[in-house]
Amino acid sequence: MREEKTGKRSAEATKQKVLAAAISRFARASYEEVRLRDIAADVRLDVALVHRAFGSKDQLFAAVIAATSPSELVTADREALCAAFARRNSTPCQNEGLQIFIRSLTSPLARSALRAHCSRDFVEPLAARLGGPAARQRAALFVASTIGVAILRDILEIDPLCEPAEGDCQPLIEGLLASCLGDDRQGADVFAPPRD
Amino acid sequence: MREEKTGKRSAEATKQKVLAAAISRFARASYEEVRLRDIAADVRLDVALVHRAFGSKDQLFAAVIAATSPSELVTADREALCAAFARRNSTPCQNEGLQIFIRSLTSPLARSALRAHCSRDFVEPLAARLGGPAARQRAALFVASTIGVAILRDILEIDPLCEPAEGDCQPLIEGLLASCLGDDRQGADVFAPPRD
DNA sequence: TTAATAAGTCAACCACCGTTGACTCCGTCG
DNA sequence: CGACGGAGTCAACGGTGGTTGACTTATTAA
Repeated sequence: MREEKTGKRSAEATKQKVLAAAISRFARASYEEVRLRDIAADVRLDVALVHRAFGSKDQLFAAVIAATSPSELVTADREALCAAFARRNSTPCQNEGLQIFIRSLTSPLARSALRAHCSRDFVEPLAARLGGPAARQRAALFVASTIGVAILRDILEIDPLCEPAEGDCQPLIEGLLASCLGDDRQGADVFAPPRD
Repeated sequence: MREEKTGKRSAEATKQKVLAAAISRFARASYEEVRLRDIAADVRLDVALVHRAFGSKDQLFAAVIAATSPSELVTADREALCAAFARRNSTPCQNEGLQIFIRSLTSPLARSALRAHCSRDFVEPLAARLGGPAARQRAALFVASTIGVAILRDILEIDPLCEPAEGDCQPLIEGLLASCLGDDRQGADVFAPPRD
């Protein structure tokens, strides 16, 4: 076994560089927009090398998805969760995963990977943490709201969610997300199980 | 002037047929997925004719956007608004516009048209109807939630929002949307102005 | 009836981009 | 030192799909 040796001409190192470049690209453009040639150029390599490292564009994208799984979702507590999602451009890795997610939503090639990703890595773990009745529904609504807000704010850049001037909308967003989770501390316990 | 005469070989009639076919296609697939050749085949015409009728794919898409403007948004009352958005596959025209919207979110060619559409036809009219403080923010959040739910349910088809079995999630969705609008009848008046 | 205009058709062009295969060069092993 | 294997390079292939132009056909005006 002669692995991690050379330093130069290491397949593994190249693969990592390509992956990093791919993550950056996919976070800023859609699946179709991202060209393998651009990714290769980012790391001063040839397209064919990208291909040999990951097999195909699909498989590279799958690797990107796998590498940007939102670990915060299953570890952070509820307030941190809301705050992280609501804050714009916060927690780069987390947001990068979200950006990749929404930017490739409509790509047929990426859709199946995203469906599995969304369900397995977003909704289900969150539902498990939430517990209570309709946990999966509430988790799904949380994710849905998160994605919706991110789309209007980061993709379409709709004014009311971008301008910090006209009243800070952070509290509104946090309240919205909290209402999905059933957090009564926000006074928006719409979905929380009725407690006596 | 010899307009609207022939019945056969009418440019206007052809344009309408093409537009209808395009709307149907764009509602079911993304901008890139939709091929002009398919649209032409739907109405038994040649691709070149589609091109001559609308100039380019971009312009055809713009016409589609313009033709599917959600008139309900500015006419219906609040409950109808929530119900319409929450109901799956309801109000075909309305939902068709929403489908077109989300299916082409990530297309660079469609993005500017969609940004204007979202702001001018969705958020601003709704904000005008809502009134009160942070009306535009609340309107934007309503639209964001709507889009998020539609994406998870209609595009990704995430289980918890699709299965009718595991507890009907209609009330949850309606509650979520109502909370954006600041409807205190839902007991979720998070965003409503504090009243004394 | 015939000429002219516009609708409709056919076929090709062109750019783009993922993909592939042959080739070169570096580093290690025998 | 020489040979082998894998990293890196180059150029081309092939399909797709928007776009274009020349041609054909039908409708209407003269």
